Amino acid sequence: MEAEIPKVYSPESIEPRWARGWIEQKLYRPSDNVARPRFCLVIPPPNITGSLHMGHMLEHTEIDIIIRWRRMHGEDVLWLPGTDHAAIATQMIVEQELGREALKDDPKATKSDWRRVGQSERLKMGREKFLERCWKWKEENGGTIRRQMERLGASVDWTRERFTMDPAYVRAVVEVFVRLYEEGLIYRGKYMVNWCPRCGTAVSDLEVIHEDRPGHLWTIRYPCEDGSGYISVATTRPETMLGDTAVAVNPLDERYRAAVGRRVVLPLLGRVLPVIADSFVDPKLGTGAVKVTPAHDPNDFAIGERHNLPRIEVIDEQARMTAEAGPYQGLDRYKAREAVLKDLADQGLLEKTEDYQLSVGTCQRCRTIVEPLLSTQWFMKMRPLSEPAIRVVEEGRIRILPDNYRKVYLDWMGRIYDWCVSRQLWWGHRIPAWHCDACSEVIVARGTPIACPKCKGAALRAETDTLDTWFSSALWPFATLGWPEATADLARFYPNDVMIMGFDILFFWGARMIMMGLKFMHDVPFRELYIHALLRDAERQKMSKTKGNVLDPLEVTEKYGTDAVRFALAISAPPGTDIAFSKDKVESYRAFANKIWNAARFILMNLEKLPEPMREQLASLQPIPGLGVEPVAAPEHLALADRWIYSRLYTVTCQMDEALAGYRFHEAAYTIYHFFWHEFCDWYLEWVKPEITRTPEGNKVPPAWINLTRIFQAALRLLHPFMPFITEELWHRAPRAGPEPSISVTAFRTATERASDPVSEGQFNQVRDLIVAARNAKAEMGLQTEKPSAQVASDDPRTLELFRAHQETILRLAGLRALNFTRERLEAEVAGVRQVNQDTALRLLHEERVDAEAERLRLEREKQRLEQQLGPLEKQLGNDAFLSRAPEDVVRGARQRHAELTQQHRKLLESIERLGPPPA
RNA sequence: GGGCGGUUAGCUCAGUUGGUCAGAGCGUCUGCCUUACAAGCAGAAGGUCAUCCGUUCGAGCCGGAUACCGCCCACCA
Repeated sequence: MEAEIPKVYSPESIEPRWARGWIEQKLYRPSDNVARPRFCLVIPPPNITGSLHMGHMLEHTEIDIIIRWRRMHGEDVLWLPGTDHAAIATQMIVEQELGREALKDDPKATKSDWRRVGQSERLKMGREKFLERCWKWKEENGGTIRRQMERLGASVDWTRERFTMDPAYVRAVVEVFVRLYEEGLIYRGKYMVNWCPRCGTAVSDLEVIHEDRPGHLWTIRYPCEDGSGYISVATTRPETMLGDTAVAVNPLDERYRAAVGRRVVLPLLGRVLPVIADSFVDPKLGTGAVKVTPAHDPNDFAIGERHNLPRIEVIDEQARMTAEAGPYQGLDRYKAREAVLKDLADQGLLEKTEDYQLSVGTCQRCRTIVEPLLSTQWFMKMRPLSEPAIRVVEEGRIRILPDNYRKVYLDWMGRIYDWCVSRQLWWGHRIPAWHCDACSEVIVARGTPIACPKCKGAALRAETDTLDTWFSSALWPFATLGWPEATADLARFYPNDVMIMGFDILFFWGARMIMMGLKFMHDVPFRELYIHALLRDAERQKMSKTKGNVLDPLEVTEKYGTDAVRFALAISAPPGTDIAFSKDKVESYRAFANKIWNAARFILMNLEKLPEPMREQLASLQPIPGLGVEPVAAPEHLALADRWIYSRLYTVTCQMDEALAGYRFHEAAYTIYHFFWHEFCDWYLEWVKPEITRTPEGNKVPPAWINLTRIFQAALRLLHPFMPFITEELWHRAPRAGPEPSISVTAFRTATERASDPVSEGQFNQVRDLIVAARNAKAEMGLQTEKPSAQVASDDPRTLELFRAHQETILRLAGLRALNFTRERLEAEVAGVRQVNQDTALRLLHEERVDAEAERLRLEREKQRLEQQLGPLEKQLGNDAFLSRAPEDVVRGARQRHAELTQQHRKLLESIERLGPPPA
């Protein structure tokens, strides 16, 4: 127990201290006891390119809740942290920095200037130097991420922190690459890829973002070779016509039947092109005839393969026209477009120009329009890998939650294409391949080869391409645990139990981890995959820097405290829907933290007043480690409020366990919120207040104190996964005897030895209803500042007995002077009678203050409400079909409810009558 | 073009197997500085659960259609 508890709840003085303490104590390292059940989750590694945003904070909060909850269930938990080198993103940022340095004297330089100049700076400084800069950048920024995670209270094992370019990790990447290559699952070749001219690299299909943009559809005439007319083709990209090697029509299209097999002349360049028939062509679109550019369109590439068409590359990697483009050589692709159109128009071959909405592929990183072109790249065959990955999800060996994402996953996996894994970037995993200068042999090997195995030549050039970031991330669940070595961690923690990630990386990462895990570990990487909601701002807009609607986690955390932010995130996160998030929400959960603080203050302040021996005794009575709270007494020896709160605690614990098992964070958070505030504080604490504030006589600890401290401890534990800091702080201040160094390693389930106690709950509710009814009556009669007496009537002697037994509590909590009890029905009275429940009525003895009209209004309202409920009930009970078909208990329930309501209704009518006729 | 999600109180949203489910927080109104908490306490008002049709004894909850809003996928010249 520590010094007096501060009056004001100030998270900033609590949180950083515990954040450090937890790390120093290495609390979140799993033990070496392999016999203990384990639970493992590897972090979705944040990119080192940036500091963490609110989306990360949501993800980490959800993960940490699960992690802390499992740990408190006695499992040996590993949450493995780490970061991703984020090849393309990091390279861009570092280039941008280089550019900014180079342009530091130019105040007008924009970000895109920085990028452009930065790119040439990179080329100037060379690969080695540039990589040094990247590493330096990583050292600086990786630390930011770690500090932020610490501040969030993420209970990760920092001793196992990993980075996707750690030497050991690089070995794993090389091993995977080599094995896949040897099996023929990785191949190299010149195929159609998405090329980003700005980034100067190929990107995968997933990295292409389709955007709808207004554009044009141009119809161009290709004259027939024999001068007999022309064929019109439509295109949105006229500059690619320079690379046309055919015109295609649908074989069933009557209009063009005669044209197939004949030849047309490509305008501007005069190349002669065959007219071919291919069923890919949709007669309904455009003119029904298409120009075929096998080198610059994926469809045309496919057509070209089927018809053996030449591939003429007219656009280069800088998006400029090549020598093949003849007079247009050297022009930028869009300048070339203008020139082509102008020349076509001049020659009268431009038939039509229409406005057209088109969807263009842009680079995920820089939003430059990507150019499909032919390029020699490394590809991974997907089919052999995707099939098992589909099967494990279909068979339920991996559960994807919420369920609808399962279908999304299966749909996507069902039509997956080969993956272009090579990138023309410097920052990243270098592809372990060498090219023989002498014979052009490609050698893929784990280490640098000395000579070409084919021609024995020694002039070998290392491959300059690097791998897509996601290639290495795909290995994360096992490479972080030491693969390819057969480490103890790998044996113990693979497969991971769950993976929690955002939908945006389900295909990039989730699917690929499943494929790689199955391929190299012969088992799933994780048993459950929970897709968390996406965080949006208060207007449901995506949070983005450009929109300026981002909330900085550090800022919000500083202002309201991490616990409040965590709780706000958790309670706003039902599975499957996006979250509209705002500071207002955080504010109301800071109020909750404050409430917890004050409840603790109340308890601890009064505890101080107990004699020292009693406090020690109280501490030593505290929970048995691993077992939780031992029963203080048999239930029949407990007071009503204690029986009630123990019963509620039990139910709440079960509900939370159930909710968290289904990732229903909002439900679990709401459950404990309501329990702590509206049951524990509003009712239990108020109820036992006199016994807690009273100085005890004798030297035995009052039972009320034992129960209170236990319940409070239990509530803190249930709260801990959500609000780790405040609960840790209070747990250390409150009496406790366990050997645990932290609440985070105590047991979550402290109420298991009790059970739900419906009888006690029922009795408690009766008393509570009476108190509420009295408060209502007082408020409505304007007696809130006074202490009227009241009369309670009930048909049931046991009810009266119950009230009589708790008379003092009722008087105190309802603010009444005296109660008298009667078995008479309160019919003879004039007014102010209020029905508490079916067999209990209450009347304030304060008639002189009764406003007859206000009373009548209230009663009329009540009557209306009753009738609204009675109507449908009567209809239901008058329905033979309902009586015969509905389950018996439902019918019985309806009858009972009907009886109750009718009785209340009748009493109400009587009361209204007693008020006399309304004034004219 | 295909698929998915949303439409419930002034605002933001809960509501897992159809029968006390019409809820919470914030906001609003009333009364309280009751010595844990005014970041609080005690009360109150407010919704034909988007619209229409269907299944059922019974539907925010299941099925279909419509209207808006949003997202994802896509080789639509």
